[in-house]
Amino acid sequence: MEEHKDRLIDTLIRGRDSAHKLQNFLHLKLNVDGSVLVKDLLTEIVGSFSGGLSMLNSSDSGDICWDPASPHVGLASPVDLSPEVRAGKKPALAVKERRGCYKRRKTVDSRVEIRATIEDGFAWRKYGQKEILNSTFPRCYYRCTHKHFHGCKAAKQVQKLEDDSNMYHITYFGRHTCPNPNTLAHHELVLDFKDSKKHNLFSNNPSTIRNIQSDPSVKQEADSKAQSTDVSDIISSANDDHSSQSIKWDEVFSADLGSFHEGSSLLRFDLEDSCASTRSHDYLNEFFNNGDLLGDILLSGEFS
DNA sequence: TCAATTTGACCTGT
DNA sequence: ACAGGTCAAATTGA
Repeated sequence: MEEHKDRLIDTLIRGRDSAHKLQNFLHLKLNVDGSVLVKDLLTEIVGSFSGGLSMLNSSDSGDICWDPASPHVGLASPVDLSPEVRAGKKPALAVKERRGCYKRRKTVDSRVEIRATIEDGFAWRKYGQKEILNSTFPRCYYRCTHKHFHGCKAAKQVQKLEDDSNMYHITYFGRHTCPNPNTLAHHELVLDFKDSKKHNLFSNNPSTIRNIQSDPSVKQEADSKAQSTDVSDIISSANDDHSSQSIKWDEVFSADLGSFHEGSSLLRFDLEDSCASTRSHDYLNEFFNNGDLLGDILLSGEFS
């Protein structure tokens, strides 16, 4: 049953992420032709997956309940507010009513790790700290920063170990249903071009790229062959121009890559932001899914 | 100004 | 009744 649920969650995550990618891919075109309906539809699809995942995660306790962190849930409606509350006072009972009830998470679907650092690549928001009986160090409570945006139910508890090892006992609950920041934060792309031909696949990609570097040996080779419109020129001008160290994908990919190298060459892109990284990833995915070009470019980096 | 953290109160499970 | 998990107002910091 638990395995069944895991597979269902994985399937939902894949579906949602695919919808996200489609949404990102269509973003530019939507702006161009104003296909708002498609955009709304995609937003709804992504929302449906996220909502489903949230319900699945919250159903660990046996019932699908409301999200206690939701800004409006659990609050008395304006009509229900007492005069004291409306006046800004805080009567003792109002607090009780406002907080309502919440379910404690169960230890099922939890995993324990002993680590030297509490950093794990995800963005956590601390929501509580508690002194624990017979423990020197307090226990800290964290939930995913993207809880509200993505309905991510992941949470963790961190407590420093009693011994002098400076290690932390970390208990994780639930799983992240938000996009993995490890992927988003990976701002560097390394492209290995092999027998690349001139193409304009990325001509619509709006991502900007900074600090582009090429493999030194290849750059030298490229310099000797460089033509006025090839990639090395674009890279050089981007790196030389300190006032605007960014170029566009289309500038790179519409250049004559063939003159840049023969055999193999490397391009390293330090992307300006995680958003650009995500979009680049999406476009490169499309690139690799194109059978004609498959194998032309070897991509390295943390992309799934 | 806004987001993150702190911290005391509230709430639940045992 | 108590320990510990969660909430949310107050505080802090960028």
